[in-house]
Amino acid sequence: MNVEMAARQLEALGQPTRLGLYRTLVRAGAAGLSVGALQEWHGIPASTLSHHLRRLIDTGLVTQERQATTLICRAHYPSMNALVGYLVDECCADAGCAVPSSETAS
Amino acid sequence: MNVEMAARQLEALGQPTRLGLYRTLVRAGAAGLSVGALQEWHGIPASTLSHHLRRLIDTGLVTQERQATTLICRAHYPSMNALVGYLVDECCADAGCAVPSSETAS
DNA sequence: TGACTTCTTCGATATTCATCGAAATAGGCT
DNA sequence: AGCCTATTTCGATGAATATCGAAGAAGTCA
Repeated sequence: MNVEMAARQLEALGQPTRLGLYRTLVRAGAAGLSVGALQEWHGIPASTLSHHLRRLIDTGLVTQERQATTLICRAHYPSMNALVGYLVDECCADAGCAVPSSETAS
Repeated sequence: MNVEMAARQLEALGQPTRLGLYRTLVRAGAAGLSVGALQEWHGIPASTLSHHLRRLIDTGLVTQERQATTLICRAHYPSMNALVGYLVDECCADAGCAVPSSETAS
């Protein structure tokens, strides 16, 4: 995980619609959700949805699997874990960021 | 922390220049860095830097403190912790995402 | 094959973003 | 006051983004 990749994933999640989609997929769990189900759930046009899903898939945050004519989408947890790990790592790298919630009493 | 705020912070970090700036500030630790130091370190025009810093400050990820004529910037760890907490929370909310630290052993 | 379902790609448009130099502001020193 | 340093705001421009309907693939089933 480098800065470029992390930025791409953060940007992908940094959009209310996409973050909402990802949230829905996470809550759907291992079963995942079809594109159509996501569309119905969020009430957005299919083309817009497809555009956003593409972004999430390109960054590895979401995976797709075909089941007959429907495409099942699933949140890809390892990617999210790597991203969170990167953020935490950066946050606690050199700084003594034990975060005792008492240091930054501004 | 709601979806809107999380998306705003993620979007702020989802830009290579800004993520790099934040990274630098995190590594600077509690001492922080002046805007001028950041400018010299990253080699970007002052106006561009100011624009990006504004974004980070507006989302609460970075704080500024005046010291004479210079402005000291510091990473605001609680904000990052809240953001990471939100992501982890969403990830582990309903899904059985226990993530026993054996899946992505970085 | 032909029809049907599901999803993506194709334009097209309005909005936002990143970038920069020049000018303006904030604060302090002599 | 006058000057100097440090930083922001202004104005402008090119690029990227979000959005949508219509048309095009991909796949399945009768």
